[in-house]
Amino acid sequence: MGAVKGKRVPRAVREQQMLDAAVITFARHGYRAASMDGIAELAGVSKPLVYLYLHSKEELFSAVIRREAAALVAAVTAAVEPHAPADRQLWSGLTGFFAHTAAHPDSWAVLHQQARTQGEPFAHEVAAMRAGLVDFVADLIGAAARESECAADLPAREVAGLAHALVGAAESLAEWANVPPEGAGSDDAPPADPRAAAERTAATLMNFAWTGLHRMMTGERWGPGVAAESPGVGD
Amino acid sequence: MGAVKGKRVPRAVREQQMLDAAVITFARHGYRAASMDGIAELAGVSKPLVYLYLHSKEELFSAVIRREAAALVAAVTAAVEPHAPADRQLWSGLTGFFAHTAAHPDSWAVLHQQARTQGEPFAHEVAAMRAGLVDFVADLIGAAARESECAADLPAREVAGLAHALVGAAESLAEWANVPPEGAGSDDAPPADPRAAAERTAATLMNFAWTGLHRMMTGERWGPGVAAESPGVGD
Amino acid sequence: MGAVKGKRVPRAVREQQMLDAAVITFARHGYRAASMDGIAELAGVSKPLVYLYLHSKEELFSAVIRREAAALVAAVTAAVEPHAPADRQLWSGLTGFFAHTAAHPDSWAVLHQQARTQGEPFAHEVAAMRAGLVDFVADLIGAAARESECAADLPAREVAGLAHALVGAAESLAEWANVPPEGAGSDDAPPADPRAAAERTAATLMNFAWTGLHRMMTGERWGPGVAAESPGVGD
Amino acid sequence: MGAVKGKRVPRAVREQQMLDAAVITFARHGYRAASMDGIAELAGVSKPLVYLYLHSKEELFSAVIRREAAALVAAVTAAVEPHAPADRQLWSGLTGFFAHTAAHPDSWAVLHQQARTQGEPFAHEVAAMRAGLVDFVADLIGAAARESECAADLPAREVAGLAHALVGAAESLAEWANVPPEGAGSDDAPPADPRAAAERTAATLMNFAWTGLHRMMTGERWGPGVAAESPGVGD
DNA sequence: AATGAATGAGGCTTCATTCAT
DNA sequence: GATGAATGAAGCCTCATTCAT
Repeated sequence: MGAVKGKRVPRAVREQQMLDAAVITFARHGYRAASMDGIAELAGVSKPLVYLYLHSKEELFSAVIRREAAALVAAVTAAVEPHAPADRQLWSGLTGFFAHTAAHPDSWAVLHQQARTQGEPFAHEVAAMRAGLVDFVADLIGAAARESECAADLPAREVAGLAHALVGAAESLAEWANVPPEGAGSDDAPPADPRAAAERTAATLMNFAWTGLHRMMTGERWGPGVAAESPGVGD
Repeated sequence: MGAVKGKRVPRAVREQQMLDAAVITFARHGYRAASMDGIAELAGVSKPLVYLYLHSKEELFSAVIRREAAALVAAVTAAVEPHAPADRQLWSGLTGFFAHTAAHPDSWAVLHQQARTQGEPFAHEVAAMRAGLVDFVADLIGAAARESECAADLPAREVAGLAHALVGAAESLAEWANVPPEGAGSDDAPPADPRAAAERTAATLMNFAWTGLHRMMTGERWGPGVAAESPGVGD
Repeated sequence: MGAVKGKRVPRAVREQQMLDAAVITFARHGYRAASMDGIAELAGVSKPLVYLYLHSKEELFSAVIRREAAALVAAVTAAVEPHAPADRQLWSGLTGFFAHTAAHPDSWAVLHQQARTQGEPFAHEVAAMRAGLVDFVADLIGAAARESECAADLPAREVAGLAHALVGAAESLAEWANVPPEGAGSDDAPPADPRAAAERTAATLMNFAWTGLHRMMTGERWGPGVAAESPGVGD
Repeated sequence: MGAVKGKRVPRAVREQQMLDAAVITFARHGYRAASMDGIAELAGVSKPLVYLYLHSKEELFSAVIRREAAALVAAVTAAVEPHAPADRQLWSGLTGFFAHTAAHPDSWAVLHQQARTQGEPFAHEVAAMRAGLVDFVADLIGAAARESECAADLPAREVAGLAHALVGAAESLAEWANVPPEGAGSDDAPPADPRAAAERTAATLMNFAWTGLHRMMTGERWGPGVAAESPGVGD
């Protein structure tokens, strides 16, 4: 990793090096296919040291999940502007989310792809973090509904569904945004400004979802039969 | 599987039995953790027969992915109403999608969770199928834009982003919809009408996304700064 | 082992070969120090086959203990003369015991030395067998007491203690009898007649113990203080 | 152990602490399963210190064996009454033996169960100690024979066999006496007087063996065929 | 006098895969 | 068409042991 291979490193530092190596290895190979040998080698230490500090593959993976989940939540939390209107808060949080996932793709891959597909010890941990984000979004939707005059009556389960859809859309966009547009060569163009890219992706999602949410709050609904005379596409 | 253990079964049937067993096993344990022993046992045949017909674990997994991807695409394709307006087409396709994933959760788990997390031979195959769905959605968005009078100029990459967001939201909802609402007991309520549930989920997503898309096509945009005086939440 | 290294051997035969190899290896190295590699090699098979049939080191050791304990009990049981007087029955059983342990020293080492020193799954199994033998001896002592006219009243716990002492003495003699008398060269003398040796050892033990038992049944006791005027050695 | 974790302890004391910890650990887990980590932790010191003082696991085990063997021999030696008759000497030595093994069960377990089952460096050391005890017993038997008038002609090998049988019986009784009689609850009865228990066990053994020995010295023999008309049980 | 940091070696176990029938 | 018998390779984990301070 970054640090020199040198010896006699304090435990706290070594542990972080091991977790760094584990994030990369788990992200690229998956939990089962990743080997403790590979992780140790990438971390620049011997395998027994990994076991001395992290105890087992399972605990190592858990530690990785916890560290990366906490980092993601911290990034989103730090990005929201606390006193802005609800839509602006959502946008800034999404920007933090896209910026973090773009800056740490392996971390995101571990959380989103690997942890969720390995049975119960792990899926639960990342589900808890995700539930926190979904709740955060649901609260913002609720707040927006209250800010809006015509709020009325969004039932809780519908709000939850919307929040799930929005988070799912964000996750999908995060993956898509991390991939070069078309058939990009090895180093086609420098990533330009990652911050601006994150903001643009967040805006795309807000465009996609927010006005729809706003309509819903005013009581309008899309329906299969009413498409023709409603504010459907063809009007 | 269901068939009696009996012998002398024609090859085509045996292959389907093996693929059925493989879908279940891969879905529940993941590609690496699934064992050929387990699959053979679940299929009711001996391991050498699995190798005789499917050649290797890798080819078996590929065959599973291809069969299940084709089934999903077929379900969605069969569900769209060809001559309806674009929004109605999208809704009906989504309904087919949600109905199929709800009816075949293991199949969906293999495609969505397992295949995408196992390095290259497999991620590519499911990505191709997904790209097909995304293109289909993008085409509908484009069609809607053309149906709409004020269409103007949705740039291709923006359309692609929207399609990705919508597909991502659908995938997220598919997972969410397959889980009982809260703390459901063992056999709380019978699944009611699965078809109706799929239609409802599809409508939720249309509500969430479609009006936003419609706005975009008319040139309106959400923006971080304009929130206050725009059709933001608080107006 | 004895069998030709040849391949394609039926499972039952292979299992016995593996158990044979395991007896030797466990006897000479102990449970922990014995390696599954070594056992597999000695059995002339690959390690996975050992695991396929015996499942784990622990189960393998258990299987060894059960097989060898059953063989020992069978040898003793077959040796007793059912309708003889109690002392003669005991002598013939002891003869069977000494003959078996002399003929199968590794088997005896596994039971007596290794199984008893490895925590609970194993110690229990061999303790059960030993308890059976002790009970058998205790029954013979009881029978002898009943046969004797002056039997009176040997309390149960004392009988149990005597039986334990006798079995312990037999075990100790078994070990001792298997060792060449003094500094015997590699192949000093042919083992002579093993049957006769077992009978002689059994007679030694009977001499040592039986008359003492007889005295006890008549109510006589040795005591620390009465040594002088009792039938002690010095009279 | 008992000592406070404190630092700067003189070497001699530290070594005893380490040996104490090693006795316990080896007795409960066996030589191979005991880990130097566990011993060091139980001793309250770091592993390098154990190596500094005891050099290796092998030397540590040897040191344990030597210390515990010496302690057992010292206990037996101290217990014999030098100028008493041979039978009384034997009884008092046995009393010392049973008292020591009951008071230090881990020590006895290391000597009797563990050391003898770990190949050559160790089995030899404990065998030497045991040989000393056997010789001591053999000498007493010889002395008794000389004290007795009709001594005549006990051949050396027969004396050795008797001594072995007696020691084996004593060892077996030591194990048995350390176990609560039947299904004893957690704290059934306080151990009562351990000294008296040891004396009782010794008397049981003397009862069992001594009169037999006495008979032998007078030339009487038990034999398989003569059981009926001899001083057998049934007369 | 004492320890935190580190490792080479080896053991148990499992798996994908093939051969001979 | 189908299978019982068998294995090379590799992974997780632990341990006795040493070095630098």
